[in-house]
Amino acid sequence: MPKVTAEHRVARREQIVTAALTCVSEHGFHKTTMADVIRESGLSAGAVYGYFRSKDEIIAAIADQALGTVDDLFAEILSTEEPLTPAEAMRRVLVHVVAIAERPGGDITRIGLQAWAEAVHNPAIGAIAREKYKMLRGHYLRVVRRAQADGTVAADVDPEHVAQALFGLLPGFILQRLLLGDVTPESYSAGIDALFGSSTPQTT
Amino acid sequence: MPKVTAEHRVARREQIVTAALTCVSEHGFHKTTMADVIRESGLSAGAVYGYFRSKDEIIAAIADQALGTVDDLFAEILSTEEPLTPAEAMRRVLVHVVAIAERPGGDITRIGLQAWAEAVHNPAIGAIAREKYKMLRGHYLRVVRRAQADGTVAADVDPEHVAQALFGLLPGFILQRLLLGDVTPESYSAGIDALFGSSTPQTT
Amino acid sequence: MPKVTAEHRVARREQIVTAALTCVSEHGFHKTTMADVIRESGLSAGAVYGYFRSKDEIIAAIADQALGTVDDLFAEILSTEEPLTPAEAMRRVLVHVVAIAERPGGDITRIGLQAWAEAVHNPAIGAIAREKYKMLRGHYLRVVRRAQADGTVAADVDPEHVAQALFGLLPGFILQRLLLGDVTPESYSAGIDALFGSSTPQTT
Amino acid sequence: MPKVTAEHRVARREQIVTAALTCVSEHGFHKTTMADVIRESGLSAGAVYGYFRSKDEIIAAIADQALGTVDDLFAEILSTEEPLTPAEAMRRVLVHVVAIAERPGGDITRIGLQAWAEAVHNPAIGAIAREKYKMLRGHYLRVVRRAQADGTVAADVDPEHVAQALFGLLPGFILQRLLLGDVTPESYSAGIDALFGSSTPQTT
DNA sequence: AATGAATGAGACTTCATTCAT
DNA sequence: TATGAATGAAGTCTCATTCAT
Repeated sequence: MPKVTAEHRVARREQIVTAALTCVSEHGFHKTTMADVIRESGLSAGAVYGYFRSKDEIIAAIADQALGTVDDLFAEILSTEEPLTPAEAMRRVLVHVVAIAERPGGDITRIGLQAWAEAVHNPAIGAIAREKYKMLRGHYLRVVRRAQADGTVAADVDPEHVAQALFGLLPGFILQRLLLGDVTPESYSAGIDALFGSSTPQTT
Repeated sequence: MPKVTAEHRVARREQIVTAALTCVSEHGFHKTTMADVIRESGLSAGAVYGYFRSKDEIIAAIADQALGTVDDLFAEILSTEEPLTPAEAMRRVLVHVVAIAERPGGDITRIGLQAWAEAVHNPAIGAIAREKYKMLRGHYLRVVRRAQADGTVAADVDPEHVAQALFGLLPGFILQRLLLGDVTPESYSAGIDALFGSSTPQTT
Repeated sequence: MPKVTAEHRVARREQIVTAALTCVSEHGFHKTTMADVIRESGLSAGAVYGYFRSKDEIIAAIADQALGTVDDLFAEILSTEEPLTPAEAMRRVLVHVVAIAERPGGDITRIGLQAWAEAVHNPAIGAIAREKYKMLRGHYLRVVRRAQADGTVAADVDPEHVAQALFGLLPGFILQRLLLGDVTPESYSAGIDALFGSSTPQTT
Repeated sequence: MPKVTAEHRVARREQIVTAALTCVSEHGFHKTTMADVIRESGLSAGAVYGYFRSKDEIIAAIADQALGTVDDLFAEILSTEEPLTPAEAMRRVLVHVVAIAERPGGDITRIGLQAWAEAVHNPAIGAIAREKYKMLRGHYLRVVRRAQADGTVAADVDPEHVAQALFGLLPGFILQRLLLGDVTPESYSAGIDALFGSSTPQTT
């Protein structure tokens, strides 16, 4: 019965992570207690500890899942064959990020905020965040390269640097949306469009 | 002797906030214990609680001071008389933010990350963050308005939206710098310059 | 297994209350620390807090139990069918109160003293004390009514007032016993008998 | 300057005791902090500690003063030349106790309750309470002796025992007044009168 | 594997008291 | 003597984790 058990384990872990995600999205990593997760998951303390060695391990799993979800999203949006301008790529990402954030079961962008704060002090989360963020930015890198290929973006600039800046627009959107609540994909995209058309002295 | 006392109070509060800032920058809000702050401040438990009613009040003071420092910085850089292109404004901010972050006594941008995560769950921090972030973005708004006045940025776009996007570049820089460590004001600015010159379909 | 669990909870609560009663009887509400109760109960801090939310809740439980014990005693003594003169009722109560007070595990009358002092400032204890004392006095009220019926006590006096005075003899007994140590049920009863036979100008 | 200083000391001590009395009457011995007393007295911490070595010493002074006030009252009421029946003596005491209790600056009977509870555990308060209560009861003893002399009370009963019972009516009055709030000197006296005229089998 | 009562280290906070000025 | 900031021991309570059943 190894296979059944393996599937069972995966299902149980998912059940726990989902419960934890809900709790953490609402109260943050540190005000979420194991008792909260245990209650929300509908399991017993012993059961939860049968699938995760510690609270830190659950936190790592949440961060991994949350950032993984965003990675899947990016892969779907940005790996399309059609050429995307950087601005259009950003716009699509924003629309989908908001859509995912508004799904019931916990705002994934709030988990992101928690992960950022935790990553700086907690090596395990730091490693996960580093890995995932490199992947996320990698998707933008491909967009940038394509844009440089078709002349939308100056070709003599390190594409890594352009990807840094382009990807760098996302945390600011998430933050302003959660904190100030006055940004929308449309407003932010309009601002981006205006900026991207501004006649900036370019590196030649 | 009221004057001495008032000054004394302010000095002691600063002493405590400075100590707390160091601790929090290193370990985060929640892994920083009052014992840490007390030890670092060189005072006794009772003394600290004579100046702050609770740990939460100290956290609020840290957030306020950290974001206030950034506000001062923005005021100095962005309120200049000379016209600044958005890209140039951003570049100057990045340079100074890094300079401040590297000052001994705790990286202020790490406090920022903590504050973002806390603001979502802690109403007191949320209020402070909202207030300060509106001010910060307001500085960019003035830059944008000036840029629209001299034609650097399209005039038919809501300047608030442009400010959202421009200001929105900062969190992404801070995050990538702390998490990935591979962005510098120079690299990020190069990327911004490339993007801002890209021919994006503009709202007409 | 709900039945076992429910019984278990009750048993544990009793275990804690019993331990607390011992401590409080010896040191009073305020000099009894949770550490004392925890040690005396033989449980851990966490276990105790699993059954009572706070020290105040334990104090309330003690007061409730102590005054409840006295109520049971009164019910047994005073609700007899045989007609009791007020003096005889008092005598029996005194004898049994002393008997209970001298049982090992803590003098219940000392808990009473604590409860009196606490009831005035602590609303929770105040509510308990009020409720229980009304019940206790109610038992005397029945004695008085019967005495008025058979002519032992003047019938034209408000029985509530007579119950106030009769019941009012008890705190003075308890207090003198604990404080001065020179009263016994016998001495006090002898005094009562002498007073009750004194020719007082009666309401006619 | 010894005399001025001595008077000064006494005045200051009274000032502190008065402040403490107000606090304790409202919040009890243990919830009254030295900070409360210091604030209420209008002095500084150092000053208060210049007149009292410790909080316990202040508590002792309060208890002493409160019970002393009652003693003065008893002396005035009960040491009159005119013969008083026990019931009449009690009635006069109740009236005056309530009058004193209702004076502004703290209900002295609430201090009494605190003192009873404290006396059992705190040797210093115990000693004061014992001394004062013996004096208080002594006043009743004189009333009883006079009543026995003129035949109002049976002469063959130990007057100490009668004094125990008679004095024993007072705590019950105070307690019911503070706790239940439904007793008055009139209601209680009416009850006493009814009881004292009841035909109790007397020791012959 | 599951349960959930129990554990106990450690967090935050208070407050009686002291002492440099 | 007076001040009041400072002290630090001690108190209440939480919560991640374990283990007997």
